[in-house]
Amino acid sequence: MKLYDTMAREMRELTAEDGESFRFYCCGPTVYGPAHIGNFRTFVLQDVFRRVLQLSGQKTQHVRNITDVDDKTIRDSRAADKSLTEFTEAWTVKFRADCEALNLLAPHDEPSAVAHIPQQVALIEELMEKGHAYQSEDRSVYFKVTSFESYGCLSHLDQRELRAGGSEGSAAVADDEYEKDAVADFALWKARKEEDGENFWPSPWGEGRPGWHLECSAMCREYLGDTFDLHSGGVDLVFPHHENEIAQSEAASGKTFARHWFHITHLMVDGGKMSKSLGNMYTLADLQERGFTANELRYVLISGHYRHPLNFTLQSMADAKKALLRIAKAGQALLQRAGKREQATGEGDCEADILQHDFVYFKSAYQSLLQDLNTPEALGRIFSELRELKVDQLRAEQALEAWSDLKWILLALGLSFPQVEEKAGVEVPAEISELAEQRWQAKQAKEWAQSDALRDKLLEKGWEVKDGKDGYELCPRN
RNA sequence: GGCGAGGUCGCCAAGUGGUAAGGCCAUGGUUUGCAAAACCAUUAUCGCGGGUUCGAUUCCCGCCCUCGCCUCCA
Repeated sequence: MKLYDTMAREMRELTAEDGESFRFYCCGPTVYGPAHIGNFRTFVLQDVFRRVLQLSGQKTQHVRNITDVDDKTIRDSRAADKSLTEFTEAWTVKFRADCEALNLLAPHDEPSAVAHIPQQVALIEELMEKGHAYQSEDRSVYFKVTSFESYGCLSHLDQRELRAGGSEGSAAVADDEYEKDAVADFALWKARKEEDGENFWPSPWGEGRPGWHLECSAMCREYLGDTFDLHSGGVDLVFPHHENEIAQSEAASGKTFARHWFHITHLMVDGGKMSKSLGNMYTLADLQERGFTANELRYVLISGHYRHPLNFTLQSMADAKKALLRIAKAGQALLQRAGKREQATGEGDCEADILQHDFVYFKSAYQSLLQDLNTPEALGRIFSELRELKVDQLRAEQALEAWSDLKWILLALGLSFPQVEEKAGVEVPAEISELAEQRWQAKQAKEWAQSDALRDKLLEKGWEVKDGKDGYELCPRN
């Protein structure tokens, strides 16, 4: 599998360093509220990435952390008058539920930052010993950026630019300046402050809490060792988060940190940045309230290439619903041709251990995925191939194989078949179903005028009748 | 100012040095008593101006516009 590497700025063939398992780390959510669909773009792409690797025969070890101690979790837990643990656990549970709904494979390890304070303290001690860290007057411990020569190599910023800070010359920068030796230096350990409440831990430098960047470095090391195969996150993490992780980890270990960097570009909403103040920040629950499914969201999130901005709109959710339904119907047609009666259910595969598969049908779609995870091209090729298949000319065993491969390629994308009969949840009033039944009888008797009159009547009452081969269905109009 | 991404059919979105996938919508058709569904078909010369080339949407230069990051946001 080939994937673009942020550090090298080129496509690289992925390999497992140990020849056995492809070990990778994804920066997980900060659990202080519901994750939004932008967060999930990243997690969904990481999930497709893992699926494709596994289908290609590569074992994986997937680690994704939970950030449960930082400014926001502390601030909001105190505002909610809850303990940090109580607060973050509730949001972690919610996050996992969303992940499951979105059919994300559970990571092999999902470490929490709070549970790894000793490892973080140990890492700081090592950095102190090696002269990469210092404690300032405010009792916090900082990483000395000038002590790490290749600082900036991931984001391709040089140190001169880093010193300059933003063009706006923000107040925050000026504020911190006297505490740190250099503006670019970042906190490894934050000294206890009044507003931290009960949330502090002991350390050789006094009570306090770990810096955000440090959490990931320590957990990477704990679960994957000094060097591992790939590190991933949203583009906004390139700088400073990942840059700082590299500095901390490599300064401590003297070894290469991550061998490959995989960053997912941001999701846009209605052409602009998603933000709470604009009211365009959606969560999975928001979309479900509007009648969309997690599966449909997943489709939308993979409908653009991960390195391009993807413009999310509610219209694209509606488009996805239709597109998925078409795939489902095509699947049913294949199944029917194969003479099978298996249901095309919406069963997820969260627990499934994906194994290697050789494609006969939908191979080109699979190849799109092997080539820099081109999910939109893969989707396009699935539709093209479905059209070219000419189902009614297939032999039963061909149809069965095509059906099976269709399931496999959807498994790679993590999509499930939507329920073809999705009206199940709609309550039909007795009056309506009675009218509909009368109409059906009239139609069976070929009393067209009567039948059509009844259909119009139903339409007036807001119900549309759609006839099938040997039955009809009712759906509410809008 | 620095770094980066992008401007492709009404909307969403791939791709390529040789005249542009796919989804949604629309239109026409097959089928159906009529609808629906299904199936088939049709719809773009790729932001603007130069350059390189036999040939560029795809490479180079300039310009315009959008968006992201630049100290803790996936």
